Amino acid sequence: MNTVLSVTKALSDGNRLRTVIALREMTELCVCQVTEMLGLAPATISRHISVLRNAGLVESRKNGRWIFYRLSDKAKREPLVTVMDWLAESMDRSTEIRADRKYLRKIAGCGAAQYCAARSPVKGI
Amino acid sequence: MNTVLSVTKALSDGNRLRTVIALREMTELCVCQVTEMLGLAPATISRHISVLRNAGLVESRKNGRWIFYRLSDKAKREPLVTVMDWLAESMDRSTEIRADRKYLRKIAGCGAAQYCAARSPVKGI
DNA sequence: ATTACAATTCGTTGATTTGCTAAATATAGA
DNA sequence: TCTATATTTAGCAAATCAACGAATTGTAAT
Repeated sequence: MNTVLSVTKALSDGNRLRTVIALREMTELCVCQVTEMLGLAPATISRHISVLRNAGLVESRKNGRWIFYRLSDKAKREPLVTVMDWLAESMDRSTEIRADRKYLRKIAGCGAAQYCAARSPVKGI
Repeated sequence: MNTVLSVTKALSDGNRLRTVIALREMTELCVCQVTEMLGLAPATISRHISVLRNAGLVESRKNGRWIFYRLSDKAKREPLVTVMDWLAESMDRSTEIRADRKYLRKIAGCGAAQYCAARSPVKGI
């Protein structure tokens, strides 16, 4: 039961829901982008993401100073994908999600790399 | 978003998960049966059930002194049913759920009515 | 080396949640 | 009416959770 519970608990917070939806739509985001989107302290985001990771919902890829997160294979596999679909459909018209979408287009128009690259001159991203 | 959040929050507690699974399998249960199953105070069960009701996951039917709860039409309708299926499948082999199932067969072998009827001589249930 | 930045961990605070008991409400039988 | 039972509500203590700032780690450019 704890496996299921870790997933439902991970999805029982508004900021984590927004993060999951954003990852569904943007494929990949780094912590600083999620931080921007939610407007919370980096430490808070880090904690939220670790909850998602412990539930097996997200995976990470390290590149330079940044860590990029994406929905895990598990999250994209049946039957969990049905839960994600339900989430996405149910929140599609939500005010927060629409705002997030708009904001993300601005800071991650062409994928996560651009935003981070624009902020700091790290090469080879 | 709040609608979705109320559902994920409702499902983010172990005792409420057990209740939902039990309702899925037994069709209908009264508060005292859930109380027996979870081994908690009636007041606690009442609150848990009200969380499920506020999330729109359960509906009630009053009969005599008892209030019978069942999964709501909403919970049994797509796309929410996919979430319920995921829940049920994922927890199918869980120790708690197996124990609950066994216990429920004892106290609700032939539906909720029998158990309550056996405990008290209320007629016409 | 030093500086700058991304991310995490730790410790604290305030809010929420879970559980309880006690009291209130409702219903049915004696 | 009086009593017993089922359920809910209210109020309280303990546990959990979400947020923050400070300190730490890791990486890359200077």
